[in-house]
This record gives sequence, C-alpha cells and structure tokens, in this order.
Amino acid sequence: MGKQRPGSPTLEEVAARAGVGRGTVSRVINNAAGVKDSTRRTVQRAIAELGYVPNLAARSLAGRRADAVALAMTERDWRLFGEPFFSEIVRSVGDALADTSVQLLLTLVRTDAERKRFVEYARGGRVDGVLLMSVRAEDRLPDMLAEAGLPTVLLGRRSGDERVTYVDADNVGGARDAVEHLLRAGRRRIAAVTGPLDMYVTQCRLRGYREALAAAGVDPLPTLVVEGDFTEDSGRRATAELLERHPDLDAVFAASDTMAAGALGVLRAAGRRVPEDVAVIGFDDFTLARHTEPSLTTVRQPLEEIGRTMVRLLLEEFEQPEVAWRHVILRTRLVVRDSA
Amino acid sequence: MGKQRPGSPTLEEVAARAGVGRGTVSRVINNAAGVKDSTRRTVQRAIAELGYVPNLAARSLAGRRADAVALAMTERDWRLFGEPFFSEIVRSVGDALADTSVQLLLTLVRTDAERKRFVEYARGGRVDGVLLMSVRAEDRLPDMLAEAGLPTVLLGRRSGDERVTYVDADNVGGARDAVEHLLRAGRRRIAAVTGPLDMYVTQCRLRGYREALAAAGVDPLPTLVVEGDFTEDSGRRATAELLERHPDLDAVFAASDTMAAGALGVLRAAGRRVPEDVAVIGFDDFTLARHTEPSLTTVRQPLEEIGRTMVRLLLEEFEQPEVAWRHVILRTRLVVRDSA
DNA sequence: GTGAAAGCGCTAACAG
DNA sequence: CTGTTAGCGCTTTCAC
Repeated sequence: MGKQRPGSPTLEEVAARAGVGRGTVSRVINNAAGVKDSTRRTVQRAIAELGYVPNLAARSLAGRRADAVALAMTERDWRLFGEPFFSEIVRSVGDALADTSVQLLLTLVRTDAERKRFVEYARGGRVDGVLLMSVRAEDRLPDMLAEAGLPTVLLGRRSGDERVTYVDADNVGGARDAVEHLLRAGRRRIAAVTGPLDMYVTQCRLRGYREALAAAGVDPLPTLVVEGDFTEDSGRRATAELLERHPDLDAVFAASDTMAAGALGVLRAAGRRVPEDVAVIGFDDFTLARHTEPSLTTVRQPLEEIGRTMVRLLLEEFEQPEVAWRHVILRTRLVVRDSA
Repeated sequence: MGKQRPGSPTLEEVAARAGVGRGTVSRVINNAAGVKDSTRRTVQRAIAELGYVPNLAARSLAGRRADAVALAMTERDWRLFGEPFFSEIVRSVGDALADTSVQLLLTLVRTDAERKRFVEYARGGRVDGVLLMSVRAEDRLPDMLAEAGLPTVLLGRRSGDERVTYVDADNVGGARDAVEHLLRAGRRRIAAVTGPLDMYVTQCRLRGYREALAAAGVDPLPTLVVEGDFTEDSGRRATAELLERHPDLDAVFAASDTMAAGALGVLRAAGRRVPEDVAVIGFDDFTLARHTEPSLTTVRQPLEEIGRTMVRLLLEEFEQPEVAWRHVILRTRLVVRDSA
C-alpha cells in the first residue's frame, strides 16, 4: 500500500551527501536559527538534488505537532453539506489557516462507523486539534475529543452550559431583533420556521422569537411554529403547512436564510405579495443576500468572523492548555432591506 | 502543541499490564490471526482499562499504511465548492469508503501556498493516495503526486492523452446526444453555454455540440457559444448575452445543469416560454432533477458511479503498482422530460 | 502461540 | 555553530 515511496531519500542520506550531521539537516528543513549560511546552502542543494521530502510520520512521532487540524462535519444528513453556510465556514477557516503550515483536513462524520474511525484518527495524533460544525445536543463527540486532551472548538454550543470551547452567534438577541422588526412594521400574525428542535441554536432562535412576541403582548400561537431542518426544501414544506393552518399570517420569521428562500418561493406561488402582503425575515445572510430581491430583511451572522475566531481559539488552546474552555459570542446585525 | 496527550498509554504499557509481549498486543489490535483466544481477551481487557489508542504516527512510521486518502479540490474559485456536483462526489466517495478503515480527508488546494503544503503533506506519507477533482489543463499537481509514487486518481482528464489514472464520463457522446435531441425536435438556432474553455471537459462537450450540428448540416455560428464557469450565475449572464445577440434562438444547450438552471431563469424572465418557444437541455442532473419543472431534458452523468469508480481505481493502484495508469469512461444517459 | 530485538526517519538535548 | 546520541511507539522478523 501507499506509504512513502520505498527508497525515498531520508534525512540521513541528505546529511551524508552534504557532509554534515543529521541535526544540521533537521535545523535547515525546520528553518531553525543557528546554522551558518554557507552550510545551510550546502544542505539545501543536497535536498534539492535528492528530491528529499521529510517523512511526516517520523516527524510527528519524534514529538511535536502533526501540523494538521480537522474540520469535521457531524451531519447524518448529507444534504446540508452543499448549503452555503458550510461552504462559507470552510472557506473562512481555510483562509484563516492559509498563511500557516497547518494543513486543513475536512472530514465527514455521518455514521457510527465513521465516528469511531474519526475518533481513532484524531486521538491517534494525526491532527493537533479539531473544529466541529453543527453538533447535535446529544452528541458526545466533543467530550470524547476534549477528554482525550485534544484541543477542540465547536461552532455553536450544544446547551446552555457547554463545557467545551465554542464560538457562537447571539441567536436569542438576533431572533428577537428580527421579530421586533416585524412587529414594528405592524405585523402581528408572525409565523416561525425553525431548525431541528433538538439543536440548541434552534431553541435560542425560538426563544428570541417568543421573547419579542411576549414583549409586544402578542399571543404566541403554537400552531404558528413549524420545524424545519435548515434546508430550502424544508422551508418550502413548513411554509406550505403554515399557509394551510393560518391563511391570515402576515409575516414569516425563518431561522435560516436558506429556509427563508424556500418560504419566499411558496408564498409567491400561493399568490401572496412580499413584503406588502406578507413579510419574510431570515436569519443568516448568504443565500438571500445574493439571490433575491432587495426587499428582504435579514439578521446577519458573521460567518467569516466565526471561522476566523474558531481558528484563533484553537491556536489559543495549543498555547494555553491550562485553560479548561473558552466561549465567544459574536454579535449579529439586523440588515433592513424593506423596499418601502 | 497538540500531539497525543503526553502520558497517553503506549502499547508497551498495555503489554506490561496484560503480562504479555509487545508483539502480542500488536497482533491483537491489528486483528491478526495466531493469538490464543484467552490471551486475546486478556489483552483487550488491558486495552479497555487503560483506554489505549494506537499512535498512528508510530504505526505509519513502522511501515504499512497511513490508512487515509485525500480528496483534493483544486479550485481557485471557492464558489464551486457549494455546487451539488462536488457535494455529490464527496458523498459518493465517502460512501465507497464507509466500510473500510480508510479515513477520507477533504482538502482545499486554492493558492500556491496551499498547493505546496498539500504536496508536502501527501508526499510526506500522511495519505496512501490522492483523489483529485476538477483539475485544470495546465495543472501539474497530478504529475507531481504520481511521479512521487503516490497512487493518484483524477476525476476527468486534463487532455486527450492523460498519463494519470482517471475516471471520466463520455462527454463528447453525451453532448452530441443532447444536441441531436434538440435537432430532432426541430430546433435549429441552438446556443451553447459552455464551461471554462481551458478545461478538457468543456472542449469535449463543445465538440459534441459541434459534431451534432455538423451532422445535421446546421451552420455553427461562433456567436451562439458563450463561456461560463459552471456556476448558476454564469449561466444567467451567458444566457442574457445570448438573448441579446440572438433574439431568435430557439434552444440552449448548457454544459452543466447548474448553468442550465441559470439559463432557465433568464429565459423565463425575458418572457420566453420553455419549452414551447425555446428548449433547454442541461448536462448532469442534480439541480435540475430536483428543482425545476418536469419539462426539461438532461444528459445524466452518473456521479454516484464516478465516486465509486474513483475509489475502486485507487484501491487497484494500491494493489498493482506496476500498472502505469488506467482510464475508465462512464456512459452518460439522455433523460427526456419534454412535457409534450 | 508468544517474546525479544531491530529498526522505521525524525527531533531534541547535549556535548563539543 | 555543528555532530552525536537517545529515544518517539509501533510493526515485524526471528527464535523459542
């Protein structure tokens, strides 16, 4: 099987060729200080001539780092992978790591078998740390990794008292802002299309929705809340159901902009005018920001910053292993685009 | 930095605890035959009690495999990552590897720095092989990997005489089928929205388009061909330009279904009736198959099978390193959904 | 069947 | 500044 090509030159051969000791070669390839310039040159020539490439397994074993971190998607439902939310996170994490020597490894953790394999991979020392996206409340993976001493950073938290480092947006406040905006516009029959109810992020956004209604003295009808799964399709289904239950609804708050896009389609197809007749507000801003009319309001979650912060926290975990965990909440922003 | 938790139990400690030699423990964790059942049990208990996890760096170093393969996206333009094409490929490759002990590692190779880092990673022996998606004609990455002795499989080829193992669809034949279908329906003014012209896949689909026109004796107007980049947005732009140049066009052949979706939107917005007034045919079948009306025809590229085949070829490379390269072309299928 | 010993290729600590 | 020396933790002969 494919280990490094047998007969691939080793550090020792480079040393022999350059007429120096192994330590010196090691210093050169690691850009360590304290090597005479001429020696360094000699070694570099030998490296080039031999086409030497360091064996990373040996390097890892000899101590030090794996020089790699994993960004794991723990999603049974693979459809989500294509969602802009994830590609944006991946992009921003990649950007944050671009100028380092750390290789970013995306992994899928869908089934139990994949989970087991990934844990062995990570605990086996092939990565220095792990970033986790979209973790469900009951998922023990973060704890398994963190307890094994692996620096671990979550995107979002699993519950109110998360004991693993995470970055999250102010979901309660963002959702409240959104619904208050609708209320200020005179809407009263406000529906909510939520994410999966077993995710803490969903619970937070739903809470924000309810808090806003309560503060305005609006009765919170349970039938105005429908669960989706963050996909556009679920946004469509949920909205269709809402229209059936409440033909008189005059606004929809969607807990993700992808679902908001689905909601929009259904509302239009049903002959409702947006936003005159019915208003839609979406959480997040990738899909809607690009594709739809300028009359839509969104609560923006700073994805770029989330990715960057995850990386920053991971690097901090490397440097300060004595900190048990850290939490960062990013502020959301209401972006009003009512055509009025 | 985050190597395996210092003080993490080693194989030697397990051996001591179980009262056996290191060799025996090694056999047990590798499920090798030739260990008495009772001994095996004893060792497994010791492993469980200590919470032992094998150090993968040591395992790699001691010979054998990395037990991991990389699936690299060499795309400067990150937008493509979210396209269904890629998520489908990733999913199918993941499925094909699901029952193995091989960890799938997705990597982004966008910039030169990332390319360098990835080559060092792969050549450093951290993976047993590499799968590459969407490689441009001038990209030397596949050669660098293959020459280093790394089993490498491409999705698509860079040119007519690719010297690295690949899986590809019959793009010429598929495109010809598509355009012939339009010709049979009586269309004559057939436009083509292509992918980037520096990609071989684009050249093939364009050739199929031209061959079909030539066979039917239709004049191939150069102005009927516009270059896109496989995104929906480029499909929109290209189609808008085509409508301006040729208000009389009566059919559009899009070199990807994502672009076809964009084309559809623009045609509709321009007041053209599809398919009565103008016909659209898309290559590939993910987006269109799901989201649009049943009156659309597509050339289906078997994505699921492509991913599976890539994995199969990679495993064959592991087992038969004496084969220089292998090529597999998968048949496409015309799926007619004209509402007529 | 099982234990002992010899590395895999590199880093890091220590002499010089 | 640079060479030498110990391992890192595992797999793999090779004896027993």
